Amino acid sequence: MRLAMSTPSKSIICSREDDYELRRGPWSVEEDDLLISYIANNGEGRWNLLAIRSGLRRTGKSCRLRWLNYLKPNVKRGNLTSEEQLLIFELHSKWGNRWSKIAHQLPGRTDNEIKNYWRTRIQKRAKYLKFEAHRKSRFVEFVKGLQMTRYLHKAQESSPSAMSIQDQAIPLPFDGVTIPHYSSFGIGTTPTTQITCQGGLNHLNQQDQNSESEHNNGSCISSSESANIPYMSQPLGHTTSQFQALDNCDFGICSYDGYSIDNNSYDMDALNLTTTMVAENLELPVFDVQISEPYFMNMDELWQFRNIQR
DNA sequence: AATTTGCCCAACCGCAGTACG
DNA sequence: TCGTACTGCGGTTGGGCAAAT
Repeated sequence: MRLAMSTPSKSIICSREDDYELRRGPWSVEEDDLLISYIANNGEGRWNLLAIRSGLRRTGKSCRLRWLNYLKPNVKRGNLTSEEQLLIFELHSKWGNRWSKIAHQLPGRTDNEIKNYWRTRIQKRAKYLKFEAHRKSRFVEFVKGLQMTRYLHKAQESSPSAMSIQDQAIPLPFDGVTIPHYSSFGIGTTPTTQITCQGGLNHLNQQDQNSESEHNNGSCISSSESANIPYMSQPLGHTTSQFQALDNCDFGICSYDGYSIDNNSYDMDALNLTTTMVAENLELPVFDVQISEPYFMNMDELWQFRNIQR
């Protein structure tokens, strides 16, 4: 039997009690043809019934998956366009791992394809981005500091009653680091809050307690993902034009990228990647946007932080 | 040239929600 | 109302393949 995909030569046959052998593994061309012709004559749906009546020795589930992800006429094959990639990125920052929901915004693309794309390209890219500490640019530091500031600010806003956070400690893997906290997300503002890491603990010295509280948008960090957050080593007061360029760029993801609106997902991979993409858009050297792992706070720690805020 | 490593992606699995008798 | 079947979703696995060693 010819195989439809590039070729795992073996397929698994599962025997059932009634002597009905259920096939698993890669689909053959014959099976594809059978499924296509059956659906052409009878339509989609009732997958279990379809599996039985079509003569395919597959589960209904398997038939459905094969049809939706591969055989359906409008399924697009091939690489994702840059527009699609950006859209995926943006939607993921909004919705998190809602692959099906995201896929609905990309005609012809399947949730499986998008999921695979995200896992292989985006996560790995974000994970392995590295920062050359001696070559970092002010721009990148600014962007990353801004992201951190936004995150902390949002966390603060999301839990106004818990804003005695100066009493709460967040373990960080590095000591003696001070992160300026800007009182607004505007341009060129001066730091009003500092997050100082001492003795492995991160204390928020809250000076600006007057910010208005907003409803909790559900910031959260997926504890299962391996993204990290960078620190900002110094105040960056002369980055106005760069930031304007950042906000004026065409990526909707720039201004509040990575911050989940509705599904409890703050995606730090997205944060890192966004920075990369922005820098690329501005034609900055790639090495300038790479991140140093030793300065990372991992996702478990961020998760802990998020829970503290709640 | 042979072996190892890592990437990519189709397919599978488990679970939750929904429909239906 | 309950139980069962069906459907859809997100996570995971495993094999092919190309690049690296």
